[in-house]
Amino acid sequence: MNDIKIEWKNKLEEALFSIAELQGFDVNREQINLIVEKPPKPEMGDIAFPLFPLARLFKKNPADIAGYLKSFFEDNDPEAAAFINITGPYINIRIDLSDLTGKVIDNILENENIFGNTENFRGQKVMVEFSCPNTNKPLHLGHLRNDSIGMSVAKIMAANGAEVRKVNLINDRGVHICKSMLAYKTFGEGSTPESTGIKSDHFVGDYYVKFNQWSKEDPDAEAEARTMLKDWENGVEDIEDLWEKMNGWTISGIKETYEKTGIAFDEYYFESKTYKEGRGEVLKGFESGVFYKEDDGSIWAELSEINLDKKVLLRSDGTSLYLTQDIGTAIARHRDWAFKKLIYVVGSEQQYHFQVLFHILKKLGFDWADNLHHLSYGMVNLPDGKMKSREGTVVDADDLVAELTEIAKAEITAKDRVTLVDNLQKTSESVALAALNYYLLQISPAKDMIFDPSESISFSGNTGPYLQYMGARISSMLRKYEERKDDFKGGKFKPGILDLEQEREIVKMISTFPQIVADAGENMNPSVISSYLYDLSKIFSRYYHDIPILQDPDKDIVVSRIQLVRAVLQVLKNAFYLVGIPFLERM
RNA sequence: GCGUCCAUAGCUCAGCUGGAUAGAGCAACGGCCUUCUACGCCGUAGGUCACAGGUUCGAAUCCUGUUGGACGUACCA
Repeated sequence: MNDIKIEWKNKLEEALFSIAELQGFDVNREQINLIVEKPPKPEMGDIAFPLFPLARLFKKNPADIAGYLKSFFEDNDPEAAAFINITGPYINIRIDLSDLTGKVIDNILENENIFGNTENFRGQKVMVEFSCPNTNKPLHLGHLRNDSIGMSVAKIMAANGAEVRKVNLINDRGVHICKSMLAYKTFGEGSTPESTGIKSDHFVGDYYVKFNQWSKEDPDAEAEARTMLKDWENGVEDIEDLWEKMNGWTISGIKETYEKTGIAFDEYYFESKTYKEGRGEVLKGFESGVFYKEDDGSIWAELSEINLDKKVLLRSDGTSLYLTQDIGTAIARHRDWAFKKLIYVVGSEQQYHFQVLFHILKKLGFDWADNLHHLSYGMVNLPDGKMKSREGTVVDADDLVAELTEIAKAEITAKDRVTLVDNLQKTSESVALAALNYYLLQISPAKDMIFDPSESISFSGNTGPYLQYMGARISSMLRKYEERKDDFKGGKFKPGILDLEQEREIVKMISTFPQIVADAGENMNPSVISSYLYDLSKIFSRYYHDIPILQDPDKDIVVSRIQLVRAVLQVLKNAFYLVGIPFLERM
């Protein structure tokens, strides 16, 4: 498709140049550069070239130029002229798709699940950091958005040829961790997740909420938490033990949630092990004069050159900060695995942090600092305001998935498809995941989103389950085709007969999938894939509805359409994978 | 104050590297199941693309300003 566009672009430009010469205009070949567009309606053609920019060059109105061009082709290349349609100032080309149709379908069916992959980031090491939960509470909807984006971006980069490493930095130290520990110590009375039957991360999270209730009534609570932090850092043994235990509970609970939502990492880092990193680098930077020291001994970075305030890197007592750690971990990671690009999937509230981090790494002389990228995404809000885990007004990840699963179950049961799907629980979970991931990835990462628990995630219309449903209907059709295979014996795949307007649209659409993958990769934006999926399903749904494929008396037509349908299914599957929609044969 | 991001239909969102009448879904209303899965398909209605300038043959899209909102901003993570 792309080749054909360029071919036509050149052909038209050459013709325009000849016309200019004939008419005695002083025009260079280089000045003639057409813009390639897509006509707004398929029946107008497949490729459009607006002629407005040439108006000045030719001192003619664009519609007249179009007229010249048409007659030029009629005189010199009547074969080509047959493809040209003039609509006012536009030249529209309706291409012969029969050649493309065969090639595209063969290409898709041969390459199967690697169709769409590109070489754009071939061999490049790309590290993606995402999720990064605290170990004082379970995951909530905000994490789910982070996880969806991170997972999808990692897959998209890999599909573009990159060697990807997904990393998770567990935030397992700090006062907030002490808060749930302290509340447990005070109110827990030795209960455990096992003894109470509560999922282990929720068990810990409940004490975090409890702490915040407690600290509202008792102002000493906060001070006690700080004391605990100090004791912990000084290695007081029973605190260490308590931390080991509770931290383990949270992490195993969170890992269960990852498992359920299809999230996985190549490597876990733990802040409790990395928090000292960076100190040495900062001191080195101070010695070489990149940073400076205040009278109280704290070390600072001057940032006025990028129009920001100065920033502290080591406290006056010599301890490190969040930023210091991040400097250290970035350097350590590059040393261990020399990435070409490091993508941090982190909320937009940390925009400033990353701006500073990247700048400081550059100042320290690391040339790879130019390839660090903060993939910032907006907050998830509820209709009545923000989610606050301290107050317990969050949409819990496990609860949400469970609720969606129940809705899916009810739906399948109501539609009388329980026997069809053979595993009700598993199928329902897949539908829930599709709904969730598609919902989260449809929205451009940069935007804040409002989540209305009662109506945000629906299963009909522009949703994940709609896409899955399309896949299931296609699968069903293909099963029927196999069952009745003898009826179609002797039918031949003839791409040329797939010339319905709808078929032309579908072929064009599936042929562009690699460009979509490339686009999503360049912009690190999964929503490119989700919109594509919806567009493709929408076109195909209509085709499916209008054309009863297996009913056609002509065997060649049936066989050819089935090939097209197979190709569409393959593209759907490949795109599903990139945005975390499980493919279902039956639903 | 400064910095970053955002503003499109009643609601939730696409479209933004400039091009032909601004698109979906939900909600509302009306059609379509003896035919490959109706979680579907078709149609009706719904818009000052926040506002004002500018650039351009052409602006939702680029630039400037204004308004409104979110987030951040010197020893939390």
